[in-house]
Amino acid sequence: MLQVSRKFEYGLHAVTYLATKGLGRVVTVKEMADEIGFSQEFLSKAMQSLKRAGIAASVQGVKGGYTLGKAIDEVTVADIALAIEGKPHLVRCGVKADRCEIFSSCHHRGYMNTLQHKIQALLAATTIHSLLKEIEG
Amino acid sequence: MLQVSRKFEYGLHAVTYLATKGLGRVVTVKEMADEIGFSQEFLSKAMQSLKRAGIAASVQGVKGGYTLGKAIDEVTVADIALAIEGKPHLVRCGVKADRCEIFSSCHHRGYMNTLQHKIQALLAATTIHSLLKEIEG
DNA sequence: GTTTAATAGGGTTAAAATAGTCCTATTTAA
DNA sequence: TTAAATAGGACTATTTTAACCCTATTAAAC
Ligand code: SF4
Ligand code: SF4
Repeated sequence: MLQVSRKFEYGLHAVTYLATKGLGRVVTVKEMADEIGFSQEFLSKAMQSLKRAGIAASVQGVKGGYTLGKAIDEVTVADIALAIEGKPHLVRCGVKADRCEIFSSCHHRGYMNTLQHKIQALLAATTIHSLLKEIEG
Repeated sequence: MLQVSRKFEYGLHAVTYLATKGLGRVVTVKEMADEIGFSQEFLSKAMQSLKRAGIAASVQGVKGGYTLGKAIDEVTVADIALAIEGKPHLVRCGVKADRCEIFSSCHHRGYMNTLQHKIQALLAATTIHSLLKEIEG
């Protein structure tokens, strides 16, 4: 259906939330979940993914939480998608060739792959910085 | 995961198959399924969707089957996606607002919608005609 | 007219992906 | 030492996608 996952949207909202709070401010998952309106448990998973990708940084222990891990003009929507959903696979053969029964005779692969790259380029064209400008401006 | 459905790929392959056979030639689902390598039953559903959208035309009864319903430069990949998967919804609120618990406070909707339109434009930029040229050429 | 090969389509089941929950360990400020 | 947070494994539920089954309808061929 070509729809983004909820987890991705959780992550994107979380990052823009962190961004409005500034680089220094440490924010707990609880605060974000309350403010944005998400399930705390699930958002927590998204944050862990973002942390692994270096997009968010974490502080453990009491008074801990999350901060941005990079400058907002160095993180694109594509980076967030990659962190949360893993490498994009517009077609199932992208995951593994044997996921498609007609792999060896398929003539669409080339087109599908360039299509995927174009979609990725669209996501990569928006940084968190420009997204915030678009939202606020 | 931003992946196209199998049904969509079935449909796209079927249309390009019909296109190589020319506008006049009537082709059965059985032939297409055998030639392309798909499940006959499932491809049949895809063809029914394509027919409803006017992309394919059907002939019933013995010696029946499917033909292209439009010229190959008048059908785009986006048309096929629309016929088979219905209206695109990059975000769940596109289906229905109450599918998203933070709909009223979400600031990403505008961006997500323009993103969806850009993706659609990518799909709409390729006609079956140009797809065939890309494949063969 | 009867048979036969095809589309049309409803309804059900199976499989896979996504979403959400639960529980425990670890970290660190107070 | 306690408490508040992240880290993450494991499990369950829900939703979506894929596949299958069965009957009706259509129309050519005989
Ligand atoms: S049909 Fe072609 S492009 Fe699609 S999954 Fe199979 S091999 Fe890949
Ligand atoms: S988070 Fe925003 S864009 Fe995404 S589904 Fe909810 S309302 Fe729509």
